[in-house]
Amino acid sequence: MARVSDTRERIMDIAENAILEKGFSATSIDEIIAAAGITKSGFFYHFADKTALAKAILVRYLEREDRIMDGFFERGRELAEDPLQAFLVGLKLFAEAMYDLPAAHPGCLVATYCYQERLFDRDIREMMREGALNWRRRFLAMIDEIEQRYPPNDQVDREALADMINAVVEGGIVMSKTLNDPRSLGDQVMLFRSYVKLLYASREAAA
Amino acid sequence: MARVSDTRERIMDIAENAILEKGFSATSIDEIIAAAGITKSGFFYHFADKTALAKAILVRYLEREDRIMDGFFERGRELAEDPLQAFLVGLKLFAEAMYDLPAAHPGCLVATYCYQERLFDRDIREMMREGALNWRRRFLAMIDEIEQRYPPNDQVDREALADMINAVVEGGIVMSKTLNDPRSLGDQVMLFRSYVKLLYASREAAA
DNA sequence: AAATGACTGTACCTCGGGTACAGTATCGCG
DNA sequence: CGCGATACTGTACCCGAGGTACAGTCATTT
Repeated sequence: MARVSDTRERIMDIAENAILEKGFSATSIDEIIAAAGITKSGFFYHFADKTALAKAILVRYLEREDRIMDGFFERGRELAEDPLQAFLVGLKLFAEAMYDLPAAHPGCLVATYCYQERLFDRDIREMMREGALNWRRRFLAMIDEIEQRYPPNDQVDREALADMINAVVEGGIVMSKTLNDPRSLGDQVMLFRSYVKLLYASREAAA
Repeated sequence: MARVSDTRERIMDIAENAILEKGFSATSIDEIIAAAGITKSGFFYHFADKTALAKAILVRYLEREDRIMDGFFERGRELAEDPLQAFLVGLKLFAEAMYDLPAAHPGCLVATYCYQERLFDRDIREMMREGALNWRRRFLAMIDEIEQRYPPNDQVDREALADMINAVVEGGIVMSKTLNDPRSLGDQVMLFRSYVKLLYASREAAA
C-alpha cells in the first residue's frame, strides 16, 4: 500500500497510548489491530511478537523524551547565561509544560515497563538503564557547570542529584495518577527546582 | 484444616512477592496455587477472583507500610525534641533502612497497581488515593509543626512538599529498578532530607 | 449427629497470545 | 510487460490463563 509502511507507525501510536493508559498486558493485540484496521496477520508481519512491539515503542519513546527534555534546557541556556539560572529556567519551562497537560500525565513508559519487567528481556532492561544513565549524564554536566561557580550549601552525591529529576518525574507521575490530580507532577518538578535553588544560591541572597 | 485459615495469608504472601517481582498480570493463579500447595478450587474458595486477591493484598500492604513509616518518625520524635530535627532523624532512619535492603527495592505495590490501573475497579483506585492522602496528612502535620518554629527559606506549596516524600520514594524505587542499583532509593530519600534541611535551617547556620 | 469451614476433583468455557501457511494486491524495476 | 518484493488478508489451529459450576470430602465445632 504505502511506500514506506506507515501502518507500523500507526500500530505503535495506538499501542503506546493504550499501554500508557492501562498497562502493557491489559493492551491486547486484538484491540490494537481493531483500532488500526488491520488483521492479526498484518500485525505479526510488522512485529515478531508483542515484546518486539514493546521494544520498538520504547526506542521511539526514549528518543522523543530526550528531544523534549533537551529543548527545555537549551531554551534555558538561551534565556540565561548563568548556568544555575539556565538550569532553573529549564526546570521552570519543564514544570510549566507539565502543568499545561490537560489531564493527569499519561504515565512514563519506562515506569510502566519497569513494573512489568519480568515480561521483558535483557534488551529492554538494558535500554531503560541506558536511558536513565543518559539523563544522569546530561544533568550531571549541568550540575558540574553550576558547581564551578556556586559551592553547594549541603553535601550531596552529585550523581544522585542528577538522578533526582528523573526520580521526581517518575514519582510525580505516580502521585498524579494515584491522586488523580494533574497538578502533582508540575508541583514536584517545582519543588525539585526549589531544592536546586536553595542548594546553590548564595547564602546571603534572599529566597 | 487450620482453625483460622492461614492458607489465605499464605496465598497473599506468595502473591505479593510475585506481584512485586514481576507485576500483577505476569503472576498467574496457577503458579500461586502451585507454590501454596493448594488447588484452583481452593484459591477461588478464598478469593472471588484475581482482583479480590489484589485488593486484599493492597489493604494489608498499606497498613503495614503505614506502621513502618510511623515507626521511623515516632523514633525520630523520641530521639529529638525539635520538630525539624525529629523529622530529619526520621528521614535518616528511613533512608538507612532503604540502604540496608539487600537488593533493589522490590517495588511499591501502589505503583505496580497504578501502572495496571484499568485492570482494577474504583475500590482499588480509591484505596490507593486514600493511602496517598493519608501520607500527605501525616507529613503535612509534621511540616506545620516545623513551620511554627522555622520560617521556610523558599515559598513552597506545603501539600506538595508533604507529597514529595511519597513521590521521591516511588521515583527512587523506579530508579533503583531501572538502574539495578540498590542504593538509589536511599540516596533519593537523603536528597529529600537535604532539601528539608536547607528549606528550614536558619540561614546563618552552616551546612 | 449435624452443620460448618476448608478445601479437592473434574469438566468445561472464553480470551489472548501466538503459529502456520497459503493467497492476494500494489508497486518499482529491469 | 512481467518479476519479485512489500504489505498485507484469511483460515485454521494450539496453548495457557482466568474463570465457572458443582459435587464430593474430611476435620472441627456445637
